[in-house]
Amino acid sequence: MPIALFPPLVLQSPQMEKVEKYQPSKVEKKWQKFWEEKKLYKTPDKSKKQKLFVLDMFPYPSGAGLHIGHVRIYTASDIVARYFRMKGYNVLHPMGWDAFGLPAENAAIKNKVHPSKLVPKNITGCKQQMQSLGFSYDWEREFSTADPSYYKWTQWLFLKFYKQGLLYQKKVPINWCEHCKTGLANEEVLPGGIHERCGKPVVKREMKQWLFRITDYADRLLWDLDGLDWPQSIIEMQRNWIGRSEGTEIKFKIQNSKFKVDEITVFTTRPDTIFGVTALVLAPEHPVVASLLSSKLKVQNSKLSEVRRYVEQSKRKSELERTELKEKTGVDTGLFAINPVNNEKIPIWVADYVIGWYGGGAVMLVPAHDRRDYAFAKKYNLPVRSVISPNKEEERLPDRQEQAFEGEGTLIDSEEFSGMYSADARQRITEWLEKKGFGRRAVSYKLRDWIFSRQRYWGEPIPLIHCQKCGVVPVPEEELPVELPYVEKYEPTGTGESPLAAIKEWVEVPCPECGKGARRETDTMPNWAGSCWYFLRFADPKNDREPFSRKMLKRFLPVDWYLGGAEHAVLHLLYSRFWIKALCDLGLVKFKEPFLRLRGVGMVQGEGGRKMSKSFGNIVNPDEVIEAFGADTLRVYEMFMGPFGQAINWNTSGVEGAHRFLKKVWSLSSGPSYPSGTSGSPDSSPLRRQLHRLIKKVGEDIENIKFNTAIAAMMEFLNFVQADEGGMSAEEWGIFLRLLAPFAPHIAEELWPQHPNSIHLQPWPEYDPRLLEEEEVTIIVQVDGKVRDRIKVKRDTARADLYNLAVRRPNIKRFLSGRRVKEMYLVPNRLINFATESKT
RNA sequence: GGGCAAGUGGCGGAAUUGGCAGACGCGCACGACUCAAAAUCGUGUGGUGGUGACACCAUGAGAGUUCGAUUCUCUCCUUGCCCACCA
Repeated sequence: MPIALFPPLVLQSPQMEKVEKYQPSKVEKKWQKFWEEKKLYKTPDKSKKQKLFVLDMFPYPSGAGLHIGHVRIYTASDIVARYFRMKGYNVLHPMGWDAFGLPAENAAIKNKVHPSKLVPKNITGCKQQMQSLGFSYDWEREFSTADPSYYKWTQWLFLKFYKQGLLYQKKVPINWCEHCKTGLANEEVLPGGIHERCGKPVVKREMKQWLFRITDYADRLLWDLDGLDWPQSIIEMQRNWIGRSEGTEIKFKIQNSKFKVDEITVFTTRPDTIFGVTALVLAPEHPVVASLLSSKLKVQNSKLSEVRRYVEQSKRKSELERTELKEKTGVDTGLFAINPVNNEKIPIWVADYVIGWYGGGAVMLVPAHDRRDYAFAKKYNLPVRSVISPNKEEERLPDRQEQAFEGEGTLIDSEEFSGMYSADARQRITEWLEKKGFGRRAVSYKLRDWIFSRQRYWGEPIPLIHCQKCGVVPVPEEELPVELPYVEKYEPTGTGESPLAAIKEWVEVPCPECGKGARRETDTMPNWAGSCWYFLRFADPKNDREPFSRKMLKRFLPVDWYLGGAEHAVLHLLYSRFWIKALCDLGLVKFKEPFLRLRGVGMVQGEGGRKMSKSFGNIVNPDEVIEAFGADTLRVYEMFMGPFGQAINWNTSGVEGAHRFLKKVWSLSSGPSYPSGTSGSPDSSPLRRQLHRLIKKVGEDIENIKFNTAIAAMMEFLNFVQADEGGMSAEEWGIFLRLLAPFAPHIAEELWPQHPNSIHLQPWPEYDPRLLEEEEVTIIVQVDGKVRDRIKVKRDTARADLYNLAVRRPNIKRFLSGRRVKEMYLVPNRLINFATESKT
């Protein structure tokens, strides 16, 4: 540890020194240049210090520049990075650009500028803004996901996953955005069937797509959430999205089946209600429905045309229409199934309230114990059979049941299982089914495989080749990257193929295996691909032999602090976790979770709590705030306005308040209260004690992401200094400046007296635990829990002395008169409380 | 319907192994400086009563535990976010 020396300063008398006004614009530019020239924030690859990886969710380089909300995140992480750097850590704090994907491409189309020209321009703009805010990034590690030297490795990793069998191509009904003319992942569709990027409706379209087997990792993605220091809400969202539920799969034989498939498997969490089944209901997408309709066998069934009409109708419905309809509809197929527990013949229906992809796309209808089934049964006059009694005894519900009973209870009319309680019956019935070969314990997930193909131009080309003879052949490693070719017409086609498909000379290549004519895969990857592993690349950004070396990963990964918006709760944060787990299985990384500690930022809304948007005209531009008040003010303001995780409303007079604070700091550096006490205050002066408490408070608050109270404490300290007669010594002033440095790096640097040694390379001040408490304390005196007086005493005054002091105080006497003190409670150095028994 | 988070002055917010409710900031009022304004500095600022010392009320509502509850427990209300015909 370098020793911070505080040589006696050569002081100018206040009269001689012309007090210069605080001019952030002058001060800030000067130091930004200085930091850049000195490469102050460069992270050495090799260091004896302990590593700490502090990362922001990297932004898409927008033409509009940084939003004031970005500034909030980046300031927070910058404070953390600067603090730990001063604490002696080798901090990795990089920045890069999530440049591929829809937002960039849509902006390019709108502005009629090719994305390959627009993106670099926007990056320059955003980077300039970041630099004008004084963020301490190591810019030598910067890259964009659209750099061929980066996406070469994204493709390389894709091929690793492909060879591992984690990717497959399948014709599936997918979410198709008609506005963006591309397929989407389920995670990209908002409630109500809206595309999360453009806000336009999504329709179903059957297409051949590449899918990632993320569902193979469902359990691990779920269980490993337990070990993470993440906001509870985000953990819950991921749990919810994975949607694991345990239940039983039950096979129902189809009576006299003439199809290949002769049974229907349903998934249920309530096998205890199986004696209440009065029908099976299939989703319109269910294979048995398809078999029935395409069957050339003469099915003696007059209802066939009705089924066909119904299935076609529901195909035409959008996701929205299908989920929003209150009224359930369905149609009887005329087929029958056999309930394995009692051999009862039950009708098979088709209804689109049953979801095709979940739990096998078939449910057993138990109208008495499921409200949806109940509604359906009532509408189509299917029988309602009650088999669970809410009471302990086997008591029948009233015959004319008004609604489904969905709770647990005692089984009735369930043959040998009657009298059992639901939980017990579930187990016994499942065991019985298993023994007879009709079922088994099963787990069902809401999570579906990740659709990875996009029919858009601006993304990583999928490095695969389709050969008539050899099938799908990976592009050989030495031919990577498969560069995205330049085309004039990059707009989405809407044909279901990306614009790349039109570039004949690019698409047609010899097969790497047989050499005959073959075609490149023309779909591109989603923008999530690049962001799934960018944090690994920061450890080793210039490596041209591999995506990252094991050595460098070991030095910097995993990410210790990850800061960003909660809008990525199930997108980026789930996908990245999946990639890391898959890479771990491939032996490429040695850890199972990428982000150990995550903190989500709250939104910055417009004045009055309205969302900032162009249409309200209430967007705050960071550049304008910096121009008017300086970057330090903007930083302090955004950190001071409220807890980091909570939404805040922009407030211009609040910005002025933050500015006033910095002006006060500025004036103190030359004002009368400094440096009159150059000889140093006595070790135990009140100011010194106050300062040591501040050191503790600010450090702890930064580590707990409580920047608002850290700043409040600094303001409080300045108020104390102003009221204090002694003034600060040069040493004390130096300590204060170092506490301020992570928050307002420019002004702290400017006022720091020991240049050219930057304040940001100084050690973080340490506090003396002995100075944390005052020698004199104020004791609260309570009677029956109500404050009646305060007495000032020396620390650790004995109980008896306190008692004697307290009972002599007039107000206490008053409240104790006529009452008997039952007990006296003492909290050392804080309070005493007399509990009385009043005479009644 | 399910899950999560929250509810404190005029406003943003502070206070947690249960111990001074309202730190800090904004706003407002008054004062100083000024011809004046801005800036700056000082004083005050939850409500009610009182000249005052003080007292009573007050952390969404109601109950409970406790010497003592913004903090713990229960019931209810409200708001925000996420998920939702998930069998």
